[in-house]
Amino acid sequence: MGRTHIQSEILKAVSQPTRLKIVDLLRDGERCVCEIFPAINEEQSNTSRHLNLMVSAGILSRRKEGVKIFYAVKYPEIFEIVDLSAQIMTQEITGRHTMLLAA
Amino acid sequence: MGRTHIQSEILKAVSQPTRLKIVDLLRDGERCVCEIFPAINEEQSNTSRHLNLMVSAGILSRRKEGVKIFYAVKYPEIFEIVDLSAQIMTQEITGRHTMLLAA
DNA sequence: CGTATATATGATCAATAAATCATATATTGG
DNA sequence: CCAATATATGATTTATTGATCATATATACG
Repeated sequence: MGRTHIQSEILKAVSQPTRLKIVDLLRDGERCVCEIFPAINEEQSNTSRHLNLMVSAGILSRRKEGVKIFYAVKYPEIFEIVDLSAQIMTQEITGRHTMLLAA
Repeated sequence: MGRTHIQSEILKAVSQPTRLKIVDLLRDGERCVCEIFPAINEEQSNTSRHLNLMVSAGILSRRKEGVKIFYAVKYPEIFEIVDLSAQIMTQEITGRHTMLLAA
């Protein structure tokens, strides 16, 4: 495994619809699974797996408090990545780039 | 398909080892397939598919010049995303975050 | 201690993605 | 027009991913 594989793992961990929703939800701080899965309308089981995947990729932290487990985004850079992808999406949709090419 | 699906498609398009290598190669401008696939040590066929995938996702442009086809990264934000993931990787490897937690 | 609540995980299935080989298509130069 | 070069694509195989159901584990509370 090289440098690109680790980078790939980090990026893949954010690049999935359900996980993007989770990350968005975690923008204003940590949340427990019991709050997350109803908020994003996914199964508890499935949500748990996605959370674990992101912890394994190193982008989420987990904190135990009684019976609840709280997850949080470890690096602010994750939010920046999501924001940048949103910017690209907007530019693609408004057709800014294609317009320039057609002009 | 919602907002997250488009964002997911854009991010997934960068989040794969071979494609990360291609994007890195395109940092200093457009390249044709014949330059790309030997540089990243992949099959022509496979490289072509990855390039097409990124064009479909909207992050690469293609320009035809004679028999050659040149590809380029359409949005500088793509490089920023890759750079941010590299920063996260570095922090993870140097254990900056885990150290703080253990302290 | 037994019950309720929160979370994780094994097993399974379906869907998606990646790689490969062979071949098709297109463009240029002789 | 033919050969060479560049790129794309169909068909196939293998690997990875995501979802689901049932169940296990762990903690707290009455």
